[in-house]
Amino acid sequence: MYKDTVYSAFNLLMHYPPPSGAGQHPQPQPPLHNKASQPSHGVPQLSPLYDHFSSPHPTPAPADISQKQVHRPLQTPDLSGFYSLTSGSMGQLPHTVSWFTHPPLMLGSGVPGHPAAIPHPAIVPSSGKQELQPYDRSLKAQADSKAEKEAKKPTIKKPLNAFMLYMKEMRAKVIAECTLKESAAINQILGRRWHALSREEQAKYYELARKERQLHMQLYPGWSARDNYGKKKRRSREKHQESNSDPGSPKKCRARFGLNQQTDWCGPCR
DNA sequence: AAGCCTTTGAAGGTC
DNA sequence: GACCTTCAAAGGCTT
Repeated sequence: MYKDTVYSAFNLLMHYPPPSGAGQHPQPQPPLHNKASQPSHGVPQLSPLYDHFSSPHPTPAPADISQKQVHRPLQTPDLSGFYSLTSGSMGQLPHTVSWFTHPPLMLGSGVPGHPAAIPHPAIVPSSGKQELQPYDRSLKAQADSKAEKEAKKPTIKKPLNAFMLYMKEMRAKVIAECTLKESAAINQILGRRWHALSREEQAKYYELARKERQLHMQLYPGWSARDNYGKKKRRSREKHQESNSDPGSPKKCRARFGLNQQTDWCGPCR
């Protein structure tokens, strides 16, 4: 799927090279060791390798990069191939590689609704049912249209982290080797393989992820991961909230009850 | 049809 | 600073 859309971030970065150190956006700091994200299967987690990646020679960038975005919207009309691979091999790090294609920037949010458009709550027929007058219907249609536009707004996704980039590349291989299709099982295998990688091998993906984040920051300066919070409705969360014991995330749940969901692996899938 | 499962890492929030 | 939560991908499975 991801092979159909090959988006060259090389070209993109040629147009929008990363800013020099004192740019608008600070360089991402090496992430703290997060106990919460320790693997449940007891494999010691390698510390992130950003220390090795602090480039002493950052590529200079135009100061007006955000304005360039405004005047030169990205040329990626199709969002279906949001992420793409530039080549099948990760053996050699390309100078710049983009794993995600960038949806058109959302500029100008349209005409905002006027507060006066909200009918006074007191003006309600005694029946409790509000009969819409022609004027009200027009307002309702306007509101619907606005909501529709909101829904159609392309979501700016989070940039992929190192492991996600690794998964994207290796998934097909694991599927072929193990004749599995279920993503949950495949991801377990990929998680094991990820930990089996050497630091150097992982470093390639950490570096790619770092570039992805950098590019993402340049393309969407005001974007926050928080923007996408709540867009996925979760049943489990509601379940957990209903429960008094509040076991929390599935990870915590398993840890708490000592569950081991590792299945029996075939040889190549270890 | 929508959400879950499963993984790691990043980021935002709370205390 | 420690800890928690959410979301990135993916596709079969469940509700």
